[in-house]
Order: sequence, then C-alpha cells, then structure tokens
Amino acid sequence: MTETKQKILDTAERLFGDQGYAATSLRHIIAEAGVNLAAIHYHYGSKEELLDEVVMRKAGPVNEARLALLDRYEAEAGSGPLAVEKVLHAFLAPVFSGADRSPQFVRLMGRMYGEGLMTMIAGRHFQPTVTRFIEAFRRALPDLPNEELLWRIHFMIGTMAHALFGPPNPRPGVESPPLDAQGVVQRLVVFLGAGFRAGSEEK
Amino acid sequence: MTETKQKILDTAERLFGDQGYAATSLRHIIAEAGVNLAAIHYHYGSKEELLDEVVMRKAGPVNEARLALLDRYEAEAGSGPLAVEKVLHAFLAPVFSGADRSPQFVRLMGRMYGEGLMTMIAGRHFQPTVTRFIEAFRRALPDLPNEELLWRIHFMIGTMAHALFGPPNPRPGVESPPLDAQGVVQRLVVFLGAGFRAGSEEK
DNA sequence: AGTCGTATAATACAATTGTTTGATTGAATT
DNA sequence: AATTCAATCAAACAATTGTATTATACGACT
Repeated sequence: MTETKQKILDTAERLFGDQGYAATSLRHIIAEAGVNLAAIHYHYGSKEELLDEVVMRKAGPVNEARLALLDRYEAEAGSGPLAVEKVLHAFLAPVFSGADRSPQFVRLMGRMYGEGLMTMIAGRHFQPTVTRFIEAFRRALPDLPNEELLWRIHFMIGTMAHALFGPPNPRPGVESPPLDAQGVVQRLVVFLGAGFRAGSEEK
Repeated sequence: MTETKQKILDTAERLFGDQGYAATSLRHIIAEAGVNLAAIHYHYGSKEELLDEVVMRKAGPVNEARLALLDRYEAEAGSGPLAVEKVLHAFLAPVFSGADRSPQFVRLMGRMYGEGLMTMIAGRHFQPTVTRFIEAFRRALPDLPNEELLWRIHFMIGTMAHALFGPPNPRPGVESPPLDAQGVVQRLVVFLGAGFRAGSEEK
C-alpha cells in the first residue's frame, strides 16, 4: 500500500471520527494528509467508497477477533450454560482494544453509529457476525422472549456507540484523560450484563 | 408565531431528524416547507440558531416534565429510599411520550446525540436539569462510587439516544411499526435499572 | 534507450453550500 | 390617505462541495 493511500486512510479516519462524515470535506482531508485532491478519487472512487475502506480496514479485523473470542468462550462453555457476560466481552473487547494504538478509530465507530451509517455498512459487510452474536445471546438467555432480546441488543449497541464516542462529561477545553479501554469494557460488561439478565434470575 | 416560522421549525425538525444536521441544507428545508430561503435568516439568524430553536422548542417542555416527575417521585419517596427505576422513568418517559404527536422530534433527539451536538446544546440550556438528575441518581444509589455512577449515566444516555433513533433492526424499505413509546420506556427502565443496580444488591 | 502503466500533480467543472441584499407586499397605525 | 414596519420575495453573493480532466513525473520491463 502506497504511503499516500495510507495517509489518506489515517487522516480520513481521524477527521471522520472527530467531525462526522457529512461535516468532513475531502479538501480538509487532503490538506491535513499533505496529498493531492485527485489522489482520493484515484485510489478510492468516491467519498463514500473511501468511508467504506476506512471502516473496513479496521472493522474487518475487529469482527474476526470478535468471532474468535466467541468461539473460545463457546468452546469453554461446552454443553453447559453460556454466560451473557462472555458474549458481551467477546463483542465489546475487540472494538475497544484498538483504542491504545488508534483512538481515532474508536471515535469513528461511535460516529458511524451516531450518523446512522453503521447499520448501512454493517448490512453490507457484517451480516454473518451479527447473526452469530444474536444466536449466542439467545443461547445465553434462552428464557428471554425474542423480541425483548432484540431490544436489549439494540440497547447494547447504543450504549457501546456512546461509550466509544468518549468518556462521560467531557468538558470542552478540558483534555480527557487517555481512555482506559479495558476498564471501560469491564464497566460495560457489568452494566450490560445486569441489564440483559433483568427479569431472568430469581430474586 | 407566524405560519412561516412554524412551518420552518416543523420541517427542519423532521429533516434534521431524518438526515442529520450537517447533511440537511437550508434549501432542502425551504423547499419542503414551501417558504422563501431568506425567511430562515430573517426569523432565525443562521442555520445553527435554527437548530437551537428547533431543539429548544420541544426540549424545554420535556425537561420541565422531567423535573416535575422527579419532584413527584422524590416527594412520594419521602425520607425513604428512592428507587433508581423512578429516576429513570422521570428522565426517560417525557422524551418518548411526545412520540405519538411528533415522532420526528424523537428521532431528532437521537440524531443530536449521535452527531455530538446534544452535549453542546445541553451545556448551553440544560445544566440545571443535568445536575438535578445526577443528584437523584446519587441518592438512589448511595453506595455506588461517583466515577462509576457517572459512567453509568453516560451509558444510559447512549442507550436512550439509540432507542430514540428507532426500533431494532429497521430493515431498509420495510416500514417500521409505529413505535409504542410507553412500551419502549418500560423496556428501558427494566434494562437500565438492572444495569444501574449491578453490584449493589446482595446476591 | 524506449515503452508502458502506476502515481502524483495542477486545474477546471458544475453543483450546492450558508448568507446577504434590495425591492415589494400588505396590514396596522397615525 | 399617508406612514410605518414586519414579512415575503427573487436574485445574487462568495465560498465550498464532490468529481473529472489533462498533463507530468517516475520506475519497471522489453
């Protein structure tokens, strides 16, 4: 991959994440990347295809890691019950774990969900992952009605997206401390795990 | 309020909600509203001030309703414990209850959070409401460390924003059934209530 | 050396962006 | 009837948008 292609992807990832897709112009990207405007249309075809590339470059591996983790947890569970916390961890940890290396990507994921672009992209590329995890959740919570399960997965996506977007109460001007990715994942697993279990366990 | 001003607000609310703020042009708004372009800058000063008006028109009453509900629940609790579900209901129900009359506004709220504009607007107008609810959550969950509480409130905002945005798995092209607002609120209260309580109750 | 194909570059394109300017209306007030 | 003033309108503004064209540089191959 050319250095130019690389820089375009990196810069686009950062700017899309910081300002959103619609609010980021190609000229803003090429200015910060220090490349020519035509390079974007040469290497990628259009702004939308560039977004696809930006997301897929990192989201692809993330999804593979998700499935690998889920495989492991399911194998460990054997024929016994599968804890919903395991499923949650398999789904959440890979997204946040890249936060140290490239915090921009984490913000980008949050943006994509917020701008409603993620369902579009997910529908194009992530369908297998989505269905695999729905099945895993169903196995972890067999007593939960299907409609309620889908709603709770929906809730989880929202929580994740917002958490990806940043820490609570980021006062403008005040620099946020570097996000402790694994800590956030732990908080999320505890919080969401209890939410998913609600009404299922005997009091 | 002039009919023109009204139509601008209504149309902007719908389009901002459907496509996002950055992706909606003023000309798109005036075309659907059937008014003149200059009317927007005459009645409101700019696109950004228009957004402020659109949000505040409905969000103001929503916040009043939130505080009123919280007052009631706190009064009912007296000096006894305040259930976190009550606080959640006071916070969530008023946003969704307008869904029947103006489903556009509900979607708009979801968008604003997603585009990251809501924290900006909230910082300008909602500060009292925010602090009141933080105190209420603290009272409902006195054993929860403050940092953890803020994170969970953060999670709740994300869940709410995504739920406002629409039901789970809205397949493109397939018309979603009309959102049962109160049903969603109930699901949210149960789900989030358990999440907030996680680690607090004795097993 | 010469040819080919990939990559970079400057520039132009038509369309769209938010905003502003005057002119014109129409009803209320003097 | 004359005046005033808020509201509407068509038109234009400069700036920015995504995209396309054309030419130039550079290296690898025959």
